[in-house]
Amino acid sequence: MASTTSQAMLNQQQGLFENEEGSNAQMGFFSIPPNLNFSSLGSLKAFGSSSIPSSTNLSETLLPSLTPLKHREDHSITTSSDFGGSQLLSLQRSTANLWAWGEVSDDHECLSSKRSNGGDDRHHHHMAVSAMKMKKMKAIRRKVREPRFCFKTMSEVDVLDDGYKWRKYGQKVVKNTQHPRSYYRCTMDNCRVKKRVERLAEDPRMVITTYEGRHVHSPSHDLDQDSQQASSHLNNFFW
DNA sequence: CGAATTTGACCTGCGC
DNA sequence: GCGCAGGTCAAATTCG
Repeated sequence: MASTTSQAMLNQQQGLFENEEGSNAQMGFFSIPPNLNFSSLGSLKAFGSSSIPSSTNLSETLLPSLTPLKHREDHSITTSSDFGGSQLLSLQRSTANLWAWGEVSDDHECLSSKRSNGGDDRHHHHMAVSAMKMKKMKAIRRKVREPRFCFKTMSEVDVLDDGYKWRKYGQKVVKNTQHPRSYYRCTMDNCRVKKRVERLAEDPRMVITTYEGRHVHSPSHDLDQDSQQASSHLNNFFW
């Protein structure tokens, strides 16, 4: 059962994202082809809700910013063969390594095994969106959420270098998962962006990264120029 | 020695 | 109202 769910997740190429007005706003809808790359993702914001051409090429300038931290040190990247997969490659040279989707409901995580779900109905997520939204609309919103965006990557390391500096402030074991979820905050003053990092229960090779909020500054300056440029592309994609 | 991480306690929201 | 689970805090510990 777990494997079917996992497969459903891996095959999923559609998602919803929250637009810039935050949780009160309507959700845009997009579809992401399997060989999507970040250069096209960068234009997602401009497109709004539209499909992304499937014949896109790898962005060499952006990907270094997503290289796992420990891999950046010696530039030696483990390929997907370590995982026995042929489609999903390392981050530095990845092709179909990223999916992106947004929060689809005000109070539910894009990929959390919240409450009694146990993760079993995750692949029914989008079908449940309408019902969930209707349910939530009945409730009074208690607080305004920061815009959020999450994506998953196949990576051996949990923390991907996105160009910003993060400080870990918590870790929690989530129910029905064997891997803890880590909580990070941007170290920059006045920047309240947070991110969560967890591994997919059905496929521990997949790292789920959820960003919440917007950076009020540029990526960290200790990056080389290419990485900075790449990070700004990534930033454009998110916000 | 300062910064970053760890980790148990505490807080909050939600379902029953 | 209670219990559960996720999220955050902050003191202790580790690291560079």
